[in-house]
Amino acid sequence: MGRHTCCYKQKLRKGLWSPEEDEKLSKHIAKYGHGCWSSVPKQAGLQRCGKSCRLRWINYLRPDLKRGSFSEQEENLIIELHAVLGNRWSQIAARLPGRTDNEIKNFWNSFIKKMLKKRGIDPNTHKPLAEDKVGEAKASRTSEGASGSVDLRVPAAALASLNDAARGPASSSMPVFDTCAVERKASPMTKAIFLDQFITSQSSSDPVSVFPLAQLSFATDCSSSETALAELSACPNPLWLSQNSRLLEMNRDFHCNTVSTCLPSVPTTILSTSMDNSAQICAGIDGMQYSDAVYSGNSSQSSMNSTDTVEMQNSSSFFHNDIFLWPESTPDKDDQVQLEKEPEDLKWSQYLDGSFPMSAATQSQSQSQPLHCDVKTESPSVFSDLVTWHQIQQQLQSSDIHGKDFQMLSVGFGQV
DNA sequence: AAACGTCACAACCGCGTGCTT
DNA sequence: CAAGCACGCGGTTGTGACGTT
Repeated sequence: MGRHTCCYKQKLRKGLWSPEEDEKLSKHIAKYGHGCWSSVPKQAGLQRCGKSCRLRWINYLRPDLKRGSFSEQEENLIIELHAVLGNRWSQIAARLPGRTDNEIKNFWNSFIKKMLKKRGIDPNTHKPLAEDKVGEAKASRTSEGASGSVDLRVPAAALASLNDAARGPASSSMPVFDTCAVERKASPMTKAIFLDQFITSQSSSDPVSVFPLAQLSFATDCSSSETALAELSACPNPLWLSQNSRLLEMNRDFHCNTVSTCLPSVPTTILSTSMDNSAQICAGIDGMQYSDAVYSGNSSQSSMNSTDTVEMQNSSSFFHNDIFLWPESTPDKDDQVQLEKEPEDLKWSQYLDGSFPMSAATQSQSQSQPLHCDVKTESPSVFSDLVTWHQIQQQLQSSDIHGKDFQMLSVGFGQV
């Protein structure tokens, strides 16, 4: 299933496009639009498959394409976005007007090769080219962080780009992403990561400020984690995430050798805060700081089952797995129905572009405004009464974060 | 000048997913 | 509900330009 029919067809031209073919395709699309790509080659008089026509148009003929090499700004942005998004080239390309995913992908591949070679790493084997190079690389890494950790901070430019995309012009004063410092307490042998404090704010009326909701700190082993574990034990619903993203039940699955992230039960007032605040979940991996999801909500009502557990996701997952979608806060039957109707795997781009679909109720409430409008402080928000722990739990458990969405966290654990 | 290697870029391929029937 | 179709995405390959030996 899914195989493009044209893939089976013979006698179609392949390889480089001639200027004549380009002209035919350009004229046809300029006149009629592409419509159904499979019908384009026939209508345009081309001996190509629709897929090939689409690629040619998107990657080369589109009039809004930028030509030429990447600017330094673009290069930096790509690098930084790649740190956030991984190999999601289309998502990265969406942040670079006039650039295609293919172009960026090619650039990255060549860039990565250069970088690896520059650092004495064989781009094919990913092993050091020579021992002396290894020493250099180690020294380089050590110099990057006080404790030899890998710098996983989400660069400011990437954050700015994501912020811009998420907030839009209408609410430019509302920070959507931010970093939070993570106190490093652990050796590289960190086995448990836990939340050691929550800082909540219900009173801030400053829409600009982002207050940290949680701060992760680390323990090197069980014995040194006593304080943390004591805190965890005080939490009714400690939540653990194994390195492979498997949901762990604290009392059953936790082992000191499991690199886990703990998210103690969160007071519902944290999960649903007033729209004048933006709540931020900060999570740090191995002493690094990186940005995590930010969401906003209203604290007027919420509930949480004491037995609920939730996977703590990496920032992208937590951000783009529907947290913004829940229109109601009370997990009653109606909400169940509502939740079931909601799309579950919305794409990054939809969030970043503020174009993700909302429920009918939400849409009516927000008058179909995009995300950046929704987070405006002066308007009734889509996030009002939006989030409950129960809903988070349902959504997250129903979401598949075992794949690419887990990439950032995996990176955080250091080339898992 | 020819052979070879490297690089950048264009294009292809296979797969996943959503929509339609 | 299953099958087929179309599209989009990411990985891979092909190709031409350029540099080096």
